[in-house]
Amino acid sequence: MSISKTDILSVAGTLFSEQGYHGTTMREIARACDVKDASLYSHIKSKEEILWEIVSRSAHLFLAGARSVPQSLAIREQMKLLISGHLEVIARDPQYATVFFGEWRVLAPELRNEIKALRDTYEGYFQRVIEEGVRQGIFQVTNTRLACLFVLSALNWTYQWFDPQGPLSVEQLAVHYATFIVRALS
Amino acid sequence: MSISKTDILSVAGTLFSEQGYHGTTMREIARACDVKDASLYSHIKSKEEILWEIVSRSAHLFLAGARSVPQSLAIREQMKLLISGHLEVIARDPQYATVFFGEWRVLAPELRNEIKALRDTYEGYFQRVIEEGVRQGIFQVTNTRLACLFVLSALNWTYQWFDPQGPLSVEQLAVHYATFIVRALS
DNA sequence: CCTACCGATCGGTAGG
DNA sequence: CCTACCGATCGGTAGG
Repeated sequence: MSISKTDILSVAGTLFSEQGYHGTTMREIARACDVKDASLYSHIKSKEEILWEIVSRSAHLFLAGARSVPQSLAIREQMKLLISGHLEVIARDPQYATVFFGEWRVLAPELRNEIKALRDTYEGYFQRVIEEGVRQGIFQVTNTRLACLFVLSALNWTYQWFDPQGPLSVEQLAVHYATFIVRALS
Repeated sequence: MSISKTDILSVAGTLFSEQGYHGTTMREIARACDVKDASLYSHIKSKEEILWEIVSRSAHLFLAGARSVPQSLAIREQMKLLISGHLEVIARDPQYATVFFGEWRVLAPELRNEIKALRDTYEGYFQRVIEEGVRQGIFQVTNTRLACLFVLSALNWTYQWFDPQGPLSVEQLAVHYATFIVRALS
């Protein structure tokens, strides 16, 4: 039986999310893939490459969600779509989201900076919607940067407790979150 | 020159917060304490004990903050004090808060469960204030558990970005956060 | 994808 | 608090 790079990322994502990057060994990943540890290296060149693939893919998923929000929509609708998009990325692959939020700092400086840049771009989408909302008188916020961090804080931490298999669906979660956040900003 | 257990916790807290528990070695901690690595073991019995001390102390600081809120106050005031108390614990020792939020899962099952119990007790304070607020008609929330998680999410993630040395003081942050949260629940 | 292997480093101990 | 040391394990490579 043969494995693929995707298999390795999936298995490693689960282990990293449970034990952390440094708390997981290549031997554990290999065992969970049902191959010998040396065999992993025909698919990836290092342990860090696995982390990089997981983290950068997550970052791009978040960005793709934000980019897909039509700027033609009303501000409140744009905010709702940013919120549901964010929560859906987390809910679709909670293990990857956990690795993304919890382990991206482990990356070497250069790679870490690439992730930071993606994150800053992503935050810009939230920031601009909030600023435009203030301009239109829809939101009442004195410090838009702080409001943006408040919103993203409430969203990011969900990876710690939200269970897509639980009684509450992502869609329901998104509706509740949108209500809270739109109220908080109004 | 002699070191104390407190010195070790402080140094380890900084290193753990920067590199993670598994990403930090006893040799690094010893070096930063300016002693040989074997010398650490006359103050602590294992690496995990260091983590336990940091994490459990943090947990108790959060709890102490919540317990100090007088139940005689108006609900809105109780919520504001819970918020400022939480943010002050994070701001007073950001490294410890980072280790607390980021590394408590690394603890052995029994210790981890002790931390979980403290966290559940802590969350109960927020939950009860929200429920009482709904009962009094001050808050309009259909799912109090979710509202509680929303509030704690917004609060917890602040350890990732708030810098007590920055332009915004903890007190100012707390005022903004209280405004957002009270609005979100109303 | 496997067998065999390696230098480096890990957390921790003995004994003073 | 130090010197000296240890078994175990780490990420990774050679060569097939």
